[in-house]
Amino acid sequence: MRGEPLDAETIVSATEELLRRHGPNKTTVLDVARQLGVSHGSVYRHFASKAALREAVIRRWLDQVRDELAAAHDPGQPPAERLRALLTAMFAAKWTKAREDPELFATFRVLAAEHSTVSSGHVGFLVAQVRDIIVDGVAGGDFAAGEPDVIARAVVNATSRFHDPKHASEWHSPETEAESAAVVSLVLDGLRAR
Amino acid sequence: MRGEPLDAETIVSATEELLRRHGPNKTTVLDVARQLGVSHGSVYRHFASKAALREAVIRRWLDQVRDELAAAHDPGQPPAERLRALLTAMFAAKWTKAREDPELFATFRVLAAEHSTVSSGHVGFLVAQVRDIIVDGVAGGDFAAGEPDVIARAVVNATSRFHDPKHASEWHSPETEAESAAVVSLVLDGLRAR
DNA sequence: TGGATGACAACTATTGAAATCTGTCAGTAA
DNA sequence: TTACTGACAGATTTCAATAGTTGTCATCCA
Repeated sequence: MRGEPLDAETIVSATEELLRRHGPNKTTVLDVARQLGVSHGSVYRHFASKAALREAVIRRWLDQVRDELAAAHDPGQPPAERLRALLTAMFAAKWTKAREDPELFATFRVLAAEHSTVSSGHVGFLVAQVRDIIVDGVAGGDFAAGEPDVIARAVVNATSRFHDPKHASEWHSPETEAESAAVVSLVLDGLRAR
Repeated sequence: MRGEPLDAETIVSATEELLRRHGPNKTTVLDVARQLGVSHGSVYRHFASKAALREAVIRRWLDQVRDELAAAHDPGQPPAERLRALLTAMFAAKWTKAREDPELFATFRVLAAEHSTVSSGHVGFLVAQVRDIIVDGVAGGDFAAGEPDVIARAVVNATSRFHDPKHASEWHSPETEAESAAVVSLVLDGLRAR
């Protein structure tokens, strides 16, 4: 019926567009199909459910955040500075998304509450990044020894207020940046070898 | 009309009872008045609005948490142990309330979102408690020097995941206790003089 | 034959009218 | 005078009927 072949990527893009414009409650599978000029049955050929479609949007969005974090990575720096940079970059990425894409961010929060798999996978990636830096830091004598996995998770938990979407409403406050810096410094002091 | 005089305390107790039994959405001022055998106009003699009444319930409830924390206070211990005890006691108090009084806790979350005054007052009290211990610790050479207010707030922020009602849904997880202990240890290491 | 369609049942959201609630206040009664 | 009442207007909630959505699948067609 149409020239271009309908693929998953096209559907995800159209869905993201609609989510951004109309928000999660006003974006139906029927809307997505209309936007693409196909029947909604065709969308279900590519995604098993509405939830799966939304999940695909969120997943792509989180992958983008992940790539931004990877880009902020500078192996030349000492571990403490690398960790500070990683955490700061993550906060900035989340804060920016929450400010600039509020509709998509709302969708993310809804979905993160429903299917915790996607977001816990994201947290897992983050913990792994932190863990790698801690392992390096311990090996180089910069950080005190300990269980890297436990400590990495403690670092992520201690900074929840600045990256967990549950706290998004607090990120507008002008003190947020200073408070996050204070927590990061406290955490880094806690990691350092004595 | 009735033997006993109607006072604010009696109204708050009746309201708390109904909130606990029926939850925040099903508890009206009319219900409270009915429970007390008075007209709802009498309730408005003591509280300017439904919101003010709810606030009074929450306030009394938070005061109770505050007293529990004060009771857990042992000046004989070293500052690090006092801080650990304070934080642990606060986590336990919140977790218990969330588990045993889910209806009231839901009310608290609703109200904390509406009027942030009450809960930020509570956080302020908590920051002050932490600050006092830090000042003692710095004076005694146990903790590294720094701005006590900034550091105290950082400690409270770093432990948000374990005391902020926004995270209540995560407190059911069996790992919560171990994770909170890891964060507290990390924070205490960050405070210690080197 | 693989991709797309649209009718369909089951479920969820929207709507608007009726019921209930909030907050006020003139009036009652002790 | 003081605590309380109950009628009231305006706001909110409830409920049932209606409309729209989700997900399936027999059918179509290039």
